[in-house]
Amino acid sequence: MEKYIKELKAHKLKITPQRLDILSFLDKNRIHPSADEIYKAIKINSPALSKTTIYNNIDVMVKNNIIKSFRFMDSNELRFDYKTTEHYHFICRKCKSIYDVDISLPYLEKFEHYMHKVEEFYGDYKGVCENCLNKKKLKNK
Amino acid sequence: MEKYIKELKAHKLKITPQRLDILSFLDKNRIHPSADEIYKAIKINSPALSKTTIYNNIDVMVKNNIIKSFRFMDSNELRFDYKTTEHYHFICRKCKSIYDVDISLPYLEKFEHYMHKVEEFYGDYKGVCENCLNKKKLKNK
DNA sequence: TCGTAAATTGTAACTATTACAAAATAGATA
DNA sequence: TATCTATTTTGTAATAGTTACAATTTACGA
Repeated sequence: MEKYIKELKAHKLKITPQRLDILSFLDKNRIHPSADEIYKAIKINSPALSKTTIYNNIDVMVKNNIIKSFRFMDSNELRFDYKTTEHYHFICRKCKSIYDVDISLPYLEKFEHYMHKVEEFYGDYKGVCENCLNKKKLKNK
Repeated sequence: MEKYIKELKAHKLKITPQRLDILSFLDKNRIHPSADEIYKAIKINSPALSKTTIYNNIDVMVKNNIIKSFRFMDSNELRFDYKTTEHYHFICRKCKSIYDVDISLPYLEKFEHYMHKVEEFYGDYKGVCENCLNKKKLKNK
């Protein structure tokens, strides 16, 4: 908990139970949750929680680079990650698993050729994951 | 126009003026428009057009791979492209220009290492584009 | 402990999209 | 070519995700 307080203080943000709940939830549940999922999870133990609080805080924490927001290419809801290194997501269309794919540096280098200065990037990939591919192979035997 | 008719027929879709309008607009305006932008543009010459028609047809054409849909990482609206090769987008945070970045093959190869079968991919990049970087250099001189 | 700026809450509004039913139409068939 | 029917179009209403706003509460520096 101390770690989240430090993080908030470093950005001159007030320490509120709601903010600590959100940070703790995101840190302990690396499941790329939506705002609604965060809301529902925290509301269980803090029934007075308002959804606006979730949105407000998510917003301020994203702006302060404490957490990251992104969306999957075929979804209309934002999703959130506790501060992580840059990565892509691979989504299996069969089992819906989400794999984090660390892919940062080589891609950024590639972009230098375009002479644009890349500051942020985001990507996601869809297909069939290793597990599902193997299941299919077994069936075919 | 003949080309759009062929395209629709190839997928056993009925030829309607609305569909031809959408295809023609997307083909001639490579501006990654949103559903609303497509709607407004076509409605000028076809005032009876309904927004539902846009959504219905966009949907059916995406499913038939006639057009592509995607969204920018920080936007909540879908955007559409006339059939193109796979590419990423680079968005300049200063001038808001969108650059198409052809980046397909090397990345897919890279993914083979993960043993997942990649079928679709999507990515976008944000930063400062070449033009805006050059402008800044001139100013500093 | 107090005062104030900031945070929280609940409600209402807004935007993008989807659901649905009635009317219109494309295009196959006679 | 006229007719028939499944498909498409339209308009309206509903929904999901998010944002705006005003009243109340709270964090925290003085």
